[in-house]
Amino acid sequence: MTLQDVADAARVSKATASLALRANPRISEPTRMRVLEAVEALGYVYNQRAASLRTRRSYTIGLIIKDVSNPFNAELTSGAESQLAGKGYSLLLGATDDDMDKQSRMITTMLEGDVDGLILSVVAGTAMDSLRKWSQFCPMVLLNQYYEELAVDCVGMDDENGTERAMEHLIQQGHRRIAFVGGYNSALTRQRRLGSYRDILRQHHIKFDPALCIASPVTRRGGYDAIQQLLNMSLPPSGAYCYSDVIAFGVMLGLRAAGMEAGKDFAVIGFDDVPEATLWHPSLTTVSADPRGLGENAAQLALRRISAPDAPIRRVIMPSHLVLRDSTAPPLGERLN
Amino acid sequence: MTLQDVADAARVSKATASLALRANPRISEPTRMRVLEAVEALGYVYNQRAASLRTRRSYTIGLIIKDVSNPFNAELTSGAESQLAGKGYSLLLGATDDDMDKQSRMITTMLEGDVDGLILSVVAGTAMDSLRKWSQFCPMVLLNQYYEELAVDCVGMDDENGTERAMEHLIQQGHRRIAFVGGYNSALTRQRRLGSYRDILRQHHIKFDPALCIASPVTRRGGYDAIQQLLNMSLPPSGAYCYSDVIAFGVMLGLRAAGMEAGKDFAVIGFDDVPEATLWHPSLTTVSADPRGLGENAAQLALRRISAPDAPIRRVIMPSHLVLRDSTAPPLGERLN
DNA sequence: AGTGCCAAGTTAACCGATTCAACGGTGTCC
DNA sequence: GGACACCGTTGAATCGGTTAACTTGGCACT
Repeated sequence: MTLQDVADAARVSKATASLALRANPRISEPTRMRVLEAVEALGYVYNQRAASLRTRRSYTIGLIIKDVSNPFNAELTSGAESQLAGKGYSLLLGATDDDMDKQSRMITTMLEGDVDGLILSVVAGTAMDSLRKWSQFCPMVLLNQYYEELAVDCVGMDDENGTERAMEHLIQQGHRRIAFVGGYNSALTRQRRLGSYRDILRQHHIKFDPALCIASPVTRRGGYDAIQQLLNMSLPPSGAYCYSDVIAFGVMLGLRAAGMEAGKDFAVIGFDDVPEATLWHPSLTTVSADPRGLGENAAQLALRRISAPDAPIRRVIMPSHLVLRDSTAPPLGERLN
Repeated sequence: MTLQDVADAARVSKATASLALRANPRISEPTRMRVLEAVEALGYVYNQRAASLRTRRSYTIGLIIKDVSNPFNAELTSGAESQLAGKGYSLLLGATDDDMDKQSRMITTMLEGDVDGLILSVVAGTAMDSLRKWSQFCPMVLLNQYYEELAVDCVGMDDENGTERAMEHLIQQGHRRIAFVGGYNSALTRQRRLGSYRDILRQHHIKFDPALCIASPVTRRGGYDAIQQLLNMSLPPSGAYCYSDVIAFGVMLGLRAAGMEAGKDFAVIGFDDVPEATLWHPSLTTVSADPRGLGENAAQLALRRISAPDAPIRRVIMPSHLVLRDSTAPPLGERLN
């Protein structure tokens, strides 16, 4: 079934059929109806790929994240998808598992698939040159990553402000030994948060203790294992600022496995504010970063650059703020006073 | 940059360049090298879409699920993706949010995008005619759904056996009032599990109480709300068989919010065995259904049908078994004896 | 020398849409 | 009545690859 068949059935030319389908005003209403009826009768399915050859528009955007199972990414994906679907675009999804080779292969596949744009959560340690190269082939939006030297749009969250709010809260509650849990330091995002973490400690004249910084995979399991390690220290922390909600959930589970309870025996703060955060018991105090909004913004930036390739570079920083819930409390010692 | 440019640079014809890129033995090694060098020098990117016009292969498979944020689906997606990527296919992902219109639009988009196959987790209440129509346009694999009248491959889990194991376990522990929590009954999967649930009750001469069956969205929130409702009954249940792990997590959170603890004051069993299930405290007793394997199988079935359109229909039922962990315990009254 | 064959490459049609220049027909205006 | 604008439609080129069929030169064998 091709457009030619439809045209034949409607007794018009292929060109007319094409214009009719796209409601071009130059085609008269009766003719258009004939074409539409033929489409219906034949069960014709439009071939977007064939069209894209000519129009140079594939109406497909690639989204490359590290891990589908992190609810943060699930939300982000869902946000991007909803924006794109509304504009007639579809999403080609890829997960890299934070593996550089996989990322390379995936991007190549997507470029070959002729995506109109690429939204990319860069795997840590990716060479700037690779990014520059890829960004030449199609509009690219970077997630949570920002390179001064690279002229691409990006959208991220306000790591500094979020970290500041979270740490101030813990310190105000009286915590002095505060762990920084989760993520790998090759991620720029983590470097920024860790940097702010150290800044705040310094401002409050608290000595930075590297033993309190635990790197881990960004999974519940990662947080679970990290807190075990922390609790086994001779001088364990009384609270933890976690790299992400997923980590925080793991920490809370780990605490419980050790017979402790977040918000009672230990303070836990996350980052992201995924929907699940309100549901936990205790509910999770966390830095709200609106993952959905992040996805929406990324999609919009991509669409904007597709329609206006020469628009000025935009770097969107989503505001972040602390959402106080029940997983934080003053340290035990403090409360005994 | 097109293949023509590459051919010009390598001083061969377009055809030769095409063949060389695909390592056709009719092209001599020196010539092939010239072409490869030209590709490198020009930064040529292969255009899969253009090729697919002729080859009638897009090397793209559509996966349509209801909800990205359910870890079951995340695992399933990841399983499918890994199978496909290995064979040079990429995944076009869509989420329907269990909305029929969205499902329709999404499938249309995918068919227009000329996917080679479709893996579909059908939205409840979808008309058989629609499915039949869609399945005419490209190979289709149904997830957890099975229609006698429809000649399509499908892959599901053994709902009956899983339910049986779970219920037998609860009954053996002494539970008599066992809730069935979560999901909407329009889903075939739920109907099957609910059917088995009733069968087992009957076999054990336990009266079926419809008030103990709570329908809900398949989210943590769904389980959370449902258990509240159950605990407020005049004669509340002592245990719950949950439609999925996500529901079970919600139930456990709801229990805790009510000052109760799964595995102590209440028995909870889930279905799926997502990675998170081992991590919870108490860890979740659940019917293991290998979501990754489900995704892998679905992808394999799709690929198989693409390469052998006339192969006999296959309906794969993944075995399920009960994984005993800590969220189940005899009812309180029982233990007092 | 003539024949057959092979290896290596080229030509041109083709996939299914879009798009632009051109076309015939009709109505308008001077 | 002829020039002109306008309208709806169409033929043909085009997008970037693939592939069947054909060409060409070289070598071997008789």
